[in-house]
Amino acid sequence: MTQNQELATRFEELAALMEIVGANTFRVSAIRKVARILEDLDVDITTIAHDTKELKAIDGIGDGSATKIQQWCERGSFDDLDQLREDVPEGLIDLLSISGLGPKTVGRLWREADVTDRATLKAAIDDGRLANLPRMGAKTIANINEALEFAQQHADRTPLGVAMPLAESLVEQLLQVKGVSSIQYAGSLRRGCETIGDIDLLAVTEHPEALVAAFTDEAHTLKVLARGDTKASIRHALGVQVDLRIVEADAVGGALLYFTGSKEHNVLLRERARSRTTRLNEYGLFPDDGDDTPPQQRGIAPIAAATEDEIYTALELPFHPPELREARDDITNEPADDLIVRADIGSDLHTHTTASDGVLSIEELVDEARRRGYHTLAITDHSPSQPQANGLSIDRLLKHIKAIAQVAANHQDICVLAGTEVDILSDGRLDYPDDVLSQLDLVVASPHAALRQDSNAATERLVRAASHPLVHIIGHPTGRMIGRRPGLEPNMKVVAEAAADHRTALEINANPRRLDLGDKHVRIAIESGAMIAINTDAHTAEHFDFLRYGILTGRRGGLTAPRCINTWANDTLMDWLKTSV
DNA sequence: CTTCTGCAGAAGAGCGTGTTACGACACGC
Repeated sequence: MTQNQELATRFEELAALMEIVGANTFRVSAIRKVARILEDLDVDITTIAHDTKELKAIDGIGDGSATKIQQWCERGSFDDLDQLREDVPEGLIDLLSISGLGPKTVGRLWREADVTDRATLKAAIDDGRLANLPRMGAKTIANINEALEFAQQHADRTPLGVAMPLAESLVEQLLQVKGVSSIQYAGSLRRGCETIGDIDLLAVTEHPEALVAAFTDEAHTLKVLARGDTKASIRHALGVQVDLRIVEADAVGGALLYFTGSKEHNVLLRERARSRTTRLNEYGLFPDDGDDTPPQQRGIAPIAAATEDEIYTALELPFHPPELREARDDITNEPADDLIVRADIGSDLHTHTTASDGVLSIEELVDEARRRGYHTLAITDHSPSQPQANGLSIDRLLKHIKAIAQVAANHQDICVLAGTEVDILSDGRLDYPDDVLSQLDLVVASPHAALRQDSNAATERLVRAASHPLVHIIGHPTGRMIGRRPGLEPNMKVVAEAAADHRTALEINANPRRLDLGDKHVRIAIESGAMIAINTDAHTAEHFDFLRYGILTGRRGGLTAPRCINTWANDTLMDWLKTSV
């Protein structure tokens, strides 16, 4: 973990502990805000911590947080955190992640029933201690018990690659229900986050009862959590919670905006609304007449509600695509208007055949690429250091180049490039000699082993590879696997600057288990002037469809079409391949 | 805890749903 992330985690921990002991909610959210700032900060916090003025110049960091940051940099912890860690059992923080348990309840369970972690919670349920507490009825206890069991069996977040196909199939099924005129997913899924907490579906229908019934009866429903007139929630067999909200057609924009989030973006929008004597809620933007009763309940007509665009316009803000609603920039900043879209992509430059560990032949890969309308496809099998992936020896590679050339000769409508995914060894050297690499049209260089080396070594390793004159693309630069391993933690700014200097592209590997570069790295890479590639690393035909995840990640990082080499026409691409330095 | 307006003190997003006890509270987004 980088220093900034490490410290951000400490601030998150502090916020959770403060909540449990019942601190003022605004103090808690101020601490959470600092955690977010630290995560997004593009300079190493330890390098500026000594300068109190510079720290406090960051919006959201004041006296209190500056002191905490400085203490942490000096001794790896800070007073307020130490004190709360002493007072509060650490297992309680974990309980907050269990659905239905919030800070108030967890605090009570601890003070009134000696609950300190999952095990003691389970014991307190089983021996009936919980039932003795006020406001702990049979239903509440049963819900906690089920949520606890569910949490033991499932990860608390679902990978994008699982959630999106599931959401799409639910949308398709529910569209068949009589009376449904529209249904779409919102939430972190629509924003293209790499993992999803739960799936939010937003529907317009003439028969809400029928839709709620169809939704809660869905064959893969494990449990119905809520079932109202306008809202229902289920736990799906795949381990995800799915929420359905039914809204009026003329308020879809307000609802979509609200349920898409992020929460922080919503707060900014609502603050903006308030500063203009209006109020924004999930029913739209309303005039603020000082009456506390929600305006839609008093028959007040909204200023804007039907579309998101209308609401942004009424707030005199630029439209923000869902992927850019993370509150990372000033909300009045105009997002790029040429943010990359799927239709921009004309090539896939990282794919595998049966020669290494893919399941398709060269010809079959070409068919898949043609079907998607690509003008260029690069075949990039593994190098010898990946014996488990059947990496190609030099001899096999040379023969493979000829085989690729033969297939290429049979296709006039697509340019098929002979390439490699050559291993970046732990010291930054490559797994093939230069005289072999120089015979290839395209070289993707990727780290596969030694993914736990320290940050400095990782930076040097990637800089060396990015600076190699024969390397065109650094494939999945960190080697991370989401939810499984963190991968390399290089100083991405330094790597990206080297890549920019040598006109080497950094890949967004679109495999949803990787998404590597991740959105934050994409942003750093772009700010450093590096070019980006979006490749699927396809090993099967279905993998070509991973492209969408790569696009979402690119958009979250602010990637515009011209910056992405896969949007270039074939001749531009070929010029670049030949003149890389 | 931080920011902002005015230098000390206020303000900080807003709502539906479920549970429990019939108005209040906690939760989650």
